[in-house]
Amino acid sequence: MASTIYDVAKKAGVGIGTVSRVINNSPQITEETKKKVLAAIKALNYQPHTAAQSLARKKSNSIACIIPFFTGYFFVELLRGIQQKISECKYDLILYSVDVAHKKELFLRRTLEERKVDGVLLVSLQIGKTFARRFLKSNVPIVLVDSYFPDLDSISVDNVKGAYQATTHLINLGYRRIAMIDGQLKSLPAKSRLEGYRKALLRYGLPFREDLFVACDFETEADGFNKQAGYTAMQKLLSRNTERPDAVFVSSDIQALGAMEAIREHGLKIPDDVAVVGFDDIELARYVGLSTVRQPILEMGRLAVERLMAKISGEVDMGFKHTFGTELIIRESCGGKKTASRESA
Amino acid sequence: MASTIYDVAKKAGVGIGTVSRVINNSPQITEETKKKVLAAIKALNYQPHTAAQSLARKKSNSIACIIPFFTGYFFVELLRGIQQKISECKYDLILYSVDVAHKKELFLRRTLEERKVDGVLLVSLQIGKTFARRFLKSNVPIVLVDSYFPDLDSISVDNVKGAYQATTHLINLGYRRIAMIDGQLKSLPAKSRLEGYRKALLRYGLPFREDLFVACDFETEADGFNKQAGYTAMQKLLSRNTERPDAVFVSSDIQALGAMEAIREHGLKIPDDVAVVGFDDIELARYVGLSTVRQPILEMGRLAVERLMAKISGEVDMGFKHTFGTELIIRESCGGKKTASRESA
DNA sequence: TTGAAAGCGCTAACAG
DNA sequence: CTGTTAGCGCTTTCAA
Repeated sequence: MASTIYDVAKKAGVGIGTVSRVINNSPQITEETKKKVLAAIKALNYQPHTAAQSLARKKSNSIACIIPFFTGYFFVELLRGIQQKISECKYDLILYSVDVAHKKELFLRRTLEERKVDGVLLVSLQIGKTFARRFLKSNVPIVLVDSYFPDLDSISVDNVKGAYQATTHLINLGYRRIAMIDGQLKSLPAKSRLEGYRKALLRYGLPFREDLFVACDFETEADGFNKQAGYTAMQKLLSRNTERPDAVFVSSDIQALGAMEAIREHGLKIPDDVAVVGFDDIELARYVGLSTVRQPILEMGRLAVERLMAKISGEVDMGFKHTFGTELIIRESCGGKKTASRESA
Repeated sequence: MASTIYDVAKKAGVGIGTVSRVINNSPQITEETKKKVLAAIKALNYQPHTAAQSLARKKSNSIACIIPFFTGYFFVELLRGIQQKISECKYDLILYSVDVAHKKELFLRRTLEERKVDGVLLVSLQIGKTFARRFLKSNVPIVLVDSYFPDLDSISVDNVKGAYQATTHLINLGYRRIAMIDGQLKSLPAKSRLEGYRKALLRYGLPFREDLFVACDFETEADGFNKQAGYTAMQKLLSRNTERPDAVFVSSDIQALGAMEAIREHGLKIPDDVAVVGFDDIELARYVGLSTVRQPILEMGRLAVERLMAKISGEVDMGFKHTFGTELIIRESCGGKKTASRESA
C-alpha cells in the first residue's frame, strides 16, 4: 500500500497540515521543519494521491481535448503543439476522439458535468448554441480550435484569406475556368474557404458558376475532408456537360489527392490540362508537388493551451479570438512560374 | 453549483446509500425506489463527481498511454485503435507524449505513484529493468505495445519476419548487393529488423557486408526513424568507395522517403539503379509507389486495450505476448514483376 | 431492501 | 509557524 500524508506526518513528527503545506510549498514554514518533512517524504517515497487532491481542491489538473479523428496530419501536428505546451504546465491531457457524430455531444456533456477536467479544447468541431450557453454559464472554460462561435474564445486560421490567396494565384497564372471543391458546407472552414474563393473571383471580375463548384455534402460519415470525397467531387466536375475547368481549388490537400487521381483517370494532365491547389500543406503535398495553403498548426495548438490555462487561472478576459494567417506554398500542381512566394496573411 | 448525492437523496426521500446503489446499479433494490431515485437524478441533472468516486473506489477509470511523438502515421493509427476500444469500456485516455527522452521515466514514475490511472500502455518505448520490476510488484498493470520485456505483457509485430520477407523478395527479384538502413540499434524493432535481414541473406547464401549496412545511430534527438536520418544514411551508403548497392531495405517508410531523395540527388533511378523496400506502409508509401511491409497497427491498438482491461479486471494470466504477422506490399520501388503478393506471416 | 456512519487522502480554515 | 478539525462527494460495511 502506498503511503499517505498521515504516514509522512508521523514519520516527520508533525501534523498533516504541515505536510500538506510543504507539498503545496506554502511560504510560511520553517526551513527546518520543511527539511524534516521532505526527508520523510523521500524516505517513504510518498506521492500525493491525485484523486484526493482533486476532491479537496475542486480542481483536477487535467484538460480535455475533443477532436475528430479524420484529419491525419493536421491532427497530429496540433496535438503535438498542445502537448508541448501542456507539459510545461503541470496538467494532464485527456483525449476524447469523436469517430461518430453523436459522441461529440456525449463528450461535451461529460466534460461539463463530471468535473473531471478543468477546461476543454474543442478541435475542428462545431459547438451548438445549447452547449455554448451551457459552457458560458458553467465554470468550465473552453476554447475552440479551428472553429468559431460568437461568445466563445477561439483560435483559428484565416480561411477566407487563405482561399483568396490560392484562387488569386490561379487567376494571376492566367486560369479562367477555376473550379472549387469544398468540404461539407455545414462546416465552418468549408464556408469560409468558399467565401474566399468567391471574393477572389469577384475581385477579378470572374463569375461564380454553379457548374464549377461542388461541396462534398455527399459524404455522410465524415466531414467531407477526405480523399474519397475529393475523388468523387472531381469526377462530378469532369463529367458535367459543360466546358471543363482549367484549374481547381480544393479545400483540403487530402481531397486534392483524390481529385488528382480522378483527373489522371480522365487522361488529363496536371497542371497542363487542370491545375490544382490544395489547403493544409500536409506532408504528402510536398511529395506529390501539390501547391497549397499552409496553416501554422503547431502554433495554434500551443496558443490554445496557453489561453485555456489563462482562463483556468481566472484571467477572465472574455472574447479572446485569434486568427492566424496562412502561407501560399507554390509547387508544381498549379503550373505557371515556379518561383516560391511567401504571402503571409 | 452542481448537485451532489445528498441533493438527490433528499429529493427522492431516501438515504445516500440508496442513491449510490442505483448509480452503481446494485441488484438488491426495489423497482419502485429505483424509479424515484432515477427521477430525482434526472430532475437535478445529477452526475457523480469522478474524483470522489475515484477516491472512494480506489480506481480512476482512466488509463495512460505513454507514446513518442516522432512516428506520424504509426502513432495516429495506433491511437485510433486504442480509442476505438477504450470508448467501448467506460474509460478515459490520458496521453503522455515523450518528446525528450527523460520524460519517459518521468511519466512511468507518475503513473506508478500518483494513482491517477488504472493501467498503462507503453508504446514503442523500451522499459528498463528497474521500472519493469516496479510495475511487476505494483498493482498497476502495464502492457507494452511495439516493444518487449521478458516478464511483461506485450503486443508487437513480427519484425524479424517482416524484414525477412522484404529482403527475401529483393533477393528473389535478382538483387545481390542489398543494403540495409536501420533505425537506432538500441531500439528493439531496429534490432529485430536487422536480424530478419541477416537471416534472409544467410538463407540465400549472401554475405552480410558492413559496408552495405548503416544504422541511424547518429540521430540523437529521436529514434532514428525519420526522414532526415534516412537521407543521411543513404548519402553515406552512396558515398562509400565500394561498389554501390543495387537495392536497399529501409527499416521504416519515413526513412525510405529520405533515402529515395538521396538516391535521386545522386542522379540514380528507382528501381533501375537502386531498388528500395520500406517498412510500415504509411499513407505516403502508396503515393510514391514504395514497396513496403505492412503492420496491422489498428488491431494492435485494440488488442492492447483489451488486454489491459482484462488485467485491470483482475484476470491475471501473467506473461501474455502477442505477435502480429506482417504483409508485404509490392509497389514500383522494388522493380521486378509487378504482381501483388500477400504473404501473411 | 434501506439508512446511518465510517472512511478514501487531501486541503483549508481556525485556533493557538 | 503549526496542529486540529471539518469538509470535498462518494462507496461500503453494518445494522436495522
